[in-house]
Amino acid sequence: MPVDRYSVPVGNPLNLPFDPIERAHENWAHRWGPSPAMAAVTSIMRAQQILIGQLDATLKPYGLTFARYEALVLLTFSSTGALPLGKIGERLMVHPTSVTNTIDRLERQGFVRRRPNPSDGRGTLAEITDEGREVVEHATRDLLAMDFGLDCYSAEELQELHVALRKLRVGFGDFPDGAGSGAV
Amino acid sequence: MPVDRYSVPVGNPLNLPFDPIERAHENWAHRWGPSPAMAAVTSIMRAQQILIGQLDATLKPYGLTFARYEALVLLTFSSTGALPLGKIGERLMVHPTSVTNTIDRLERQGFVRRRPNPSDGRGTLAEITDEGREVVEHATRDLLAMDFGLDCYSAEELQELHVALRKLRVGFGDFPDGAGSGAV
DNA sequence: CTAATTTCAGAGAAACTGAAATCT
DNA sequence: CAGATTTCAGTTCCTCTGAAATTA
Repeated sequence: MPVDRYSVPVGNPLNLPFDPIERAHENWAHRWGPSPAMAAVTSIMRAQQILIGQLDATLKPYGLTFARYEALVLLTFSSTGALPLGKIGERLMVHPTSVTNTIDRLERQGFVRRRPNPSDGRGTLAEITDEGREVVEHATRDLLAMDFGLDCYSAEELQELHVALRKLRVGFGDFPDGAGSGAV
Repeated sequence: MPVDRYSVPVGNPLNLPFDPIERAHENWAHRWGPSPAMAAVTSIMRAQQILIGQLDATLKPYGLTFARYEALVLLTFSSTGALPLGKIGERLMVHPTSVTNTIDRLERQGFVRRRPNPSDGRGTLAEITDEGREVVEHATRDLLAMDFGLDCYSAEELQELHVALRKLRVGFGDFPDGAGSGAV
């Protein structure tokens, strides 16, 4: 009985008898020469695809996506439970219009409410509600239980991955090398 | 003169004085305890975001996205320059309706044409055109020149990344462990 | 005045669901 | 007939552009 890969091909395992990325790289090497970068970039793409699928599936019962979950978590980290939308976009590395969109949805869901920023008349604060705090706690428990989709790795391996990818972010210019997390 | 991060915040460097992922993880650890998985997953998300931005920007002059480029490359690997749409979806790990969409666009661009599958009346072949072959060559040169956005890594580091992420794909069930690229 | 903050309208890309047509 | 291949219509999500309103 063949697995129906096509009903959920991206969100579900491929179940191929061979590694499609390895195969692609062999063909690639045959034509343009070996390119570890090509192999690595394809691996990262697929890894992200797998992870976002797992995370969103875990969060679906709560009506959340990983992006919206991250926004809620960020708000719980704030001492007042509220942040200007611009700050949210900066921390979550998303476009201002995406923040507006994300907060729109969270507001409709009752997990967040908008308030004018008292210290800047131009701005708007997103403030997490009690319902928002509650859903974060539940969702977090579930995410921790599935280890964010990374349960096949040891803590050391995860740390190595994190360190390895930091180099990419520094190289791209996200933040200066050697920067701790402390703001200037 | 402050950098206008907000005009292109995702496709461009963040230019923060601190590492936002490190910061998020510190806050996280404070509340729920350290989670290397949470740090790693966020790193992978941002890495993918950076890379896809770089790749798509490189391919933009050719009217291609990385997804469409990958489809074209796959077709050049085929001895006849043609493949059934289903096979394309399988190899590129994308949804059948996404394949239809991708081939639609490539066809409109003149890089691909549809033909009925002679060996299966149900199916359709996507066949790369001469224009398609040409654009692949040019685009590939440009991608190799920018090292797929991974020029900050050595060949060994890229290999390590690739190997490290293969474990995730095997764990998810993309293909059996130890599988070479040879089809069964 | 310039610059920052947010929103809005509209576009593009990809993923998905569910259903249909066609053929094996 | 059941099953496979592809397409279509429609939804969601995220990203981005360009413009506008508001205020610092």
